[in-house]
Amino acid sequence: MKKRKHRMTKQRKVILEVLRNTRTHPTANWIYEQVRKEISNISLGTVYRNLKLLAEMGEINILDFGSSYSRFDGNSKNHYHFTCTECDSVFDLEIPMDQIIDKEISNRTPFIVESHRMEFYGKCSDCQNQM
Amino acid sequence: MKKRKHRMTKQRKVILEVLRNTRTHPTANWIYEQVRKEISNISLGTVYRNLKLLAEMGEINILDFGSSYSRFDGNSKNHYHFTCTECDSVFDLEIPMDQIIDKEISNRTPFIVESHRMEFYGKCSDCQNQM
DNA sequence: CTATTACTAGTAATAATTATCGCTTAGAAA
DNA sequence: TTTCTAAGCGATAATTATTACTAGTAATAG
Repeated sequence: MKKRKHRMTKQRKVILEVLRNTRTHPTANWIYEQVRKEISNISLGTVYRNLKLLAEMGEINILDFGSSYSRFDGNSKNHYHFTCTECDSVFDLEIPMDQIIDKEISNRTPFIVESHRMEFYGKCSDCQNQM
Repeated sequence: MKKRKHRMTKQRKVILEVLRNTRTHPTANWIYEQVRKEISNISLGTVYRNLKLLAEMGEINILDFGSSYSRFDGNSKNHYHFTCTECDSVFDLEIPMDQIIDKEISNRTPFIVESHRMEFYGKCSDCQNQM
């Protein structure tokens, strides 16, 4: 809803360039080190700020678990989860794990897949009603 | 490979009980608060230590992204990832996103699913060769 | 060119998690 | 039961990824 003007600063441009020119999925610190080769006095805070902005702009993706702290699950057998993007609640899903897909990926790639995790995101019942 | 003797202390028992008796997926701090009702002087460090141990013992699951820092991806369109459990490298997978599954989950649950993420885990080529 | 305000570098603050340490205790063996 | 010892404990300090703050800088509209 808020319209925000974005400037294309040298810092932002170089950060995006670094990220576009690698096929790895680097950490903020790695990006910082690379960008320093171009802009030696850039600040790590600037890197974080721009990564966040670029993600909001839809230019890049941040791979984390969303929230900053771990969640613990008393159910030790593998199962899928649904996370509400509104209230951050996590629910178990009753649908069965797809075991076959691991083998399929193993066959189609040079990787040996041992397991997978699937996380669904959306709105839970409570948050749907409050809209 | 290392055989470790595990004792069933009161602290560990209560932590596991708390976690087994909830269907939420609590944070370490929430668990700490609950356990304090039983053992008022328990330390938060004890909670963390036991959660980690219980996970190693296969009693519970930790829901996080594995590593402690975020990874950033210059590719903004959704796709699946493979993470090597040996060297922590993250690779893009070329298999197409399954869009249909979101609707299926929406139909079968009270949730509105807007997106999902699937993460595969195993051994990458390099790490397979080093064994 | 000038005014506005997003942005930056540098640094301090925050917060989740882990490490340390001296004391305690679960559990095996005597 | 008593003894023994390493696993575990509480308290606290340390670590570390990330965010907040601030005074100065610079991108862009007019």
